[in-house]
Amino acid sequence: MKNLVIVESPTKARTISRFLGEDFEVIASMGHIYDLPKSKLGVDTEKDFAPDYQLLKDKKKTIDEIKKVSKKADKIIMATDLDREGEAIAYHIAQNIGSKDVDRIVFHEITKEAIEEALKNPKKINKDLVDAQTARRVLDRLVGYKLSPILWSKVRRGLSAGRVQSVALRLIVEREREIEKFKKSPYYTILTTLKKDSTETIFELLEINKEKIEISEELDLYDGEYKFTKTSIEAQERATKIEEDLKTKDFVVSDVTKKEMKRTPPPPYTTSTLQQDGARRMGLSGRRTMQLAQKLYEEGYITYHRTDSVAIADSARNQMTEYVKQQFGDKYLPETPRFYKNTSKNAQEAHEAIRPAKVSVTADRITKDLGAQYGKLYEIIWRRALATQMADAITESTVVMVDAGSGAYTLKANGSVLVFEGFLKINPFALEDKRLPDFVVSEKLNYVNSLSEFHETLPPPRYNDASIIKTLEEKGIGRPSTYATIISTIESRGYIEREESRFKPTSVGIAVNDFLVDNFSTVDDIPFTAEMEDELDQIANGEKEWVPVIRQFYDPFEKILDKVKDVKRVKIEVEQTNELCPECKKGNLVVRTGRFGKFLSCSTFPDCKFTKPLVQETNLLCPKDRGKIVIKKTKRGRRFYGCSNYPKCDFAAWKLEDIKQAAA
DNA sequence: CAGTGAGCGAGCTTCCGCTTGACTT
Repeated sequence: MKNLVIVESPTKARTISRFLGEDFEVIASMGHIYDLPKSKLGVDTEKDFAPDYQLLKDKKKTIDEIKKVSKKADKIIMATDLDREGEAIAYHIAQNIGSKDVDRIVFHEITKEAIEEALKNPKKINKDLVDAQTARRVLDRLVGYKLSPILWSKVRRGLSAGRVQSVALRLIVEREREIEKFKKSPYYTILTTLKKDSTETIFELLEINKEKIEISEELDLYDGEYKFTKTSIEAQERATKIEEDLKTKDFVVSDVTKKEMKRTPPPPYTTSTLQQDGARRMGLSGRRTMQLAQKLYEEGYITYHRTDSVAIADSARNQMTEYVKQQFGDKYLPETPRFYKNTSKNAQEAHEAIRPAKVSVTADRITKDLGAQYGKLYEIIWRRALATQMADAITESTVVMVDAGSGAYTLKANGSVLVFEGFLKINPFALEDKRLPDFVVSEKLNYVNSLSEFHETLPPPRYNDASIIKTLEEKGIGRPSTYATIISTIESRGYIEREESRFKPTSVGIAVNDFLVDNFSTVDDIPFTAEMEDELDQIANGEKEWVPVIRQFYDPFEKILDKVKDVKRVKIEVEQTNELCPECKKGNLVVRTGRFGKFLSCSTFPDCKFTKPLVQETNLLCPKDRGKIVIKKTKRGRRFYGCSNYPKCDFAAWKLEDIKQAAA
């Protein structure tokens, strides 16, 4: 007799199977097996929001196999992830195979010890946690399937809204508005070069008559809490005058402060931070990063790649400590092993952090095995993880203050020298040594020159893959398995466009957002998500029932839905061109967006029905009639190349090489 | 692999979160 163990992923199944041996058969469910029907609401709002869960078509084979094995099995053990989605998967499977008496085990890391320990303390499925998942699913369906049809009738067919995507869109639109209303303001900094013996050092002007010039612009660290304090040197005239005045002063060192600073390694990667660095350091989209990581995971090179945990398994920590000791020596070990705690909201920590499965496997091997891009991604994972078990870096920073003209001006220079590299040995940051001469208090320095530099305050930057994912995670919107798809969704709906890999809302995106904010501000915001998450936790803890929670949301929501039916249709702004319509010669051509992307049409539509495709040209010529080759998209969104003289010429190809070949 | 927008009003679009594999680049 065997025991049947059920998990989500086939890779997890393989690993666990190795640990457990002959008496256990491990089967993967491949994620959820039940879901609401796609073609209708599937929630009975009249009958306590009863969900119409159905077996997913592609799960039929899997569930048949589970059923078959379960009949002969001694015990059925659910070992799905320990969060609410995992609990629901376990519950749905138990329900489907008609087995009430199943064991439930949970573990935080996939190691032999952790699983054996869990097997000793089997529990039952936690219905409260399952209820929390039901509430989450029903809520998302109600919001998505009630709001989207309103957009079809008030804005345009095929559009969508949802608890997560609409908040993401709102962030992007609101950032654009901040940028639009931002007023640049000019300011000047004054740099003075002074000489000690033959060494020159650049000092920055800090105070005038002991009053501080405030310049604080931390745009690189922008996180929605953007702050800017104006400097007192705004006019060029004044800057030039100060610059001149400095020439006549005596310069005396007034203070020298030295401080040792520690720098600790950042925590190991989660899905969110990996995607951020994939974008920042390799220029990858969230989607691409996940594709590469999936392969690394399947090949057994890294731990699970959809996680919000920064925890590291004890065995892995020991392995890394041993590796650091051997490769770099005891000096590079931290005083005590490092443990990391989650800081992000709503972390459910069903898995470990993303780390190499074996620290002894280096990036070279991955590059040989899978290719350079895989090798590079593995390398940043490896470095980040290993660095967590290395010593702090130590720098000595020096601040030197100089007095000019007995209190008229105060100047400052900073220096920093790396004393001990520690973890930076393998996880280097841009950290430049800036060594200052050994200044002594009250020594005199010689004037070399003084220069004022012009600056302008900058608006906050548009979001990119990295910063939007970071923001979403911080606000508790979306899950590791969905960060990449959130962006794909709002992009494929035509709500946002990429401009130099940063997100800019389109006219449709702005229209949809404003419509939702104006009419559904109670759903389309971050406090709603946060409150709902708290309530879901209360359901999971058994403090609340799920149906009243949903009802409390739905009743007022339904009233708003009803009221909005009378709101008038939203007009989307169209982009004008200078081209006169070649057919009626009355209107100009405008850029409209249809089902297949952008196209040009006459502004007098429906009087004139002229249309013309808006296409991106290539520098190739059509092999048939020498027309220009342009880039087009199929109905399914696939890219292909066609002749600009279509429909007169019907030449088309999938690849650029095919055209070159056809030409030759 | 070749069309789009408005409205007429057939039948259709749509959510979030869990997972891989079958497609293609």
